[in-house]
Amino acid sequence: MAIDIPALLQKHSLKVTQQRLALLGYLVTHETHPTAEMIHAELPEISLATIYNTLDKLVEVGLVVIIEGTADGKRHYDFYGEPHYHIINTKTQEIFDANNFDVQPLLQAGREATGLDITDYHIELYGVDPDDAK
Amino acid sequence: MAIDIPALLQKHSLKVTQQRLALLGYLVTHETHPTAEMIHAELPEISLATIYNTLDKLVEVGLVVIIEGTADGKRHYDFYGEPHYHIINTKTQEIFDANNFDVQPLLQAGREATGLDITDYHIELYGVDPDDAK
DNA sequence: CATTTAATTAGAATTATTCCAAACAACTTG
DNA sequence: CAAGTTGTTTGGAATAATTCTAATTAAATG
Repeated sequence: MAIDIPALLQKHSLKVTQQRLALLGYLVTHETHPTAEMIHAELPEISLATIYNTLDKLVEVGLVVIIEGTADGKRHYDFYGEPHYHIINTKTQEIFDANNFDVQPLLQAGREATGLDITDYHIELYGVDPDDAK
Repeated sequence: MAIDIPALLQKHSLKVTQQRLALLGYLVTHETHPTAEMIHAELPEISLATIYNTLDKLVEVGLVVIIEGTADGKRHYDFYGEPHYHIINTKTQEIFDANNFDVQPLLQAGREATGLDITDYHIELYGVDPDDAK
């Protein structure tokens, strides 16, 4: 069953526009973790300003997450259908998604350390292929 | 026992310069998580170019970590004397350090998910004061 | 279908960060 | 410890990712 993009937008009180359908649809169907510029290259009919505006909105409602800390210094974006974290190959710059970890203990630790209600988290792991000649 | 800054630099094969002593000394002794600009305001005798150069070097050798994902969109820097993670109050933008969490299971999960040797990690939790009127 | 409200757009503006090439300072070696 | 080598510092210019602006257009509502 494919993801219902219009429903996703409506669920978050976002108007269903051609641009949002195209952009969110693109993120949903691609495993890449593109920058705004990369999305614009794939969807040139959407202006770059709208790419940024739309990404901001999608991040705001939690449908998309920003990945920072990549070697290129740019923001990368990722559809956030299910909670997950990121693993970056620092040699190839590939970004992988993973969800094989229960974050609850971490969130609990954060709460205990600060007394804050933890509302969100970003986890990036950095690694290299062990087979790469050193 | 105070931290021996020259030894820290030497341990990582970095020349011990006045600028590095001042900058690393500043980070070691302050709980703030400043941007390059903020450091420059505190240490105006060091040029901004050198602030950036030095921070880059310190990050490279692992003495300092970059905190990304703050609301101001700028990079914040933190002395990385002991492994820790960050918790950001999204209302006040305060950044807290915490180390009350064993990251080994997470690193192991990352390895299992990708086959990569995990060499580093960044964890940021985001939260709000539960007492804040909603 | 008329109205309201919000989204889109091109292009200008901003600004954090990087780059540059010259001057200088730290370490090394004899 | 003098001279040399190497790496560091610097002011300022350059870059480029992102944000802003004000005018146009499209989506939702009833």
